[in-house]
Amino acid sequence: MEGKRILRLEQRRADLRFPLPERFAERVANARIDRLARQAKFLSAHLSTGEVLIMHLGMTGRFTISGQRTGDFHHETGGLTAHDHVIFHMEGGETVTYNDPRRFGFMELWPAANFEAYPRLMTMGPEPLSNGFSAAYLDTALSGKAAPIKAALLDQSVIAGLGNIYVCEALYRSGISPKRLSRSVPGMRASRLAPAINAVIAEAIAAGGSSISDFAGTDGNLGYFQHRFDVYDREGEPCKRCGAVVKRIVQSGRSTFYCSGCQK
DNA sequence: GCTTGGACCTGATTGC
DNA sequence: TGCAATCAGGTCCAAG
Repeated sequence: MEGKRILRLEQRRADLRFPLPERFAERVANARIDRLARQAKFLSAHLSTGEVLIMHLGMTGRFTISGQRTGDFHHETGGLTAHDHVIFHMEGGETVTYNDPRRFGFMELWPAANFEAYPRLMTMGPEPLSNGFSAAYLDTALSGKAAPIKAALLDQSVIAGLGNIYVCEALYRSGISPKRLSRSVPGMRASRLAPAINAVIAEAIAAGGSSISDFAGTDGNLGYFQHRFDVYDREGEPCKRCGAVVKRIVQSGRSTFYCSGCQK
């Protein structure tokens, strides 16, 4: 999409999680996408019109590219399905279709001149693979926090871009109990946790993501990282490290999988 | 100010 | 087989 114009936007419903932008199709028609970027779980398309199209996939959103060309990022599709909500008809003949059964995703238009003030990104913590993230950063961010470390790592203002799966996996790798209070993590534990977070994210990206039911890449292919989970969705199975049984608990309304034998 | 739990919505799975 | 209950990868907001 980068460098190309959106010839036409096809909007098939008024809202996703939030209402789609007013006069959405009109505002993006013929706009060139000057830059396509990602911050945390947010995608941003900087348009030649002076606006930024900000997009989030929620839990079940996906983009699929199809069209005239063939290659790694293209595949042929049949007709539109019930959950194809927004279709970008691009210069060059390709279409980029946003599909989202649960509609937890969203799209917003925001002035580029004021992009830094976009509220949903203003409070974001550092990216796991950025220079701003380190064990020393975790020491500062977690000290004094009363919430369980599992909840703190899901908090995007502490660290950006970690979801439920990768928090469970990173805590397992670093041998830290998800129930441990955040303020007891700084020090030795944080020095194990920071590299574990880096490794899980880097490996998941290399594996093409995690496909449990909905996720697929833009070529329609599934991710492979789900085959490498150590604890996530392995309730009742033996821990790969110590043999104890993997448990499932609910924290802040989300499933947590962990090994009670070797996560302390 | 921090933390938790409910809400948003649909589809797949599980249990009766 | 059919129905109801439960659960799911994220984020926001009200209430405690």
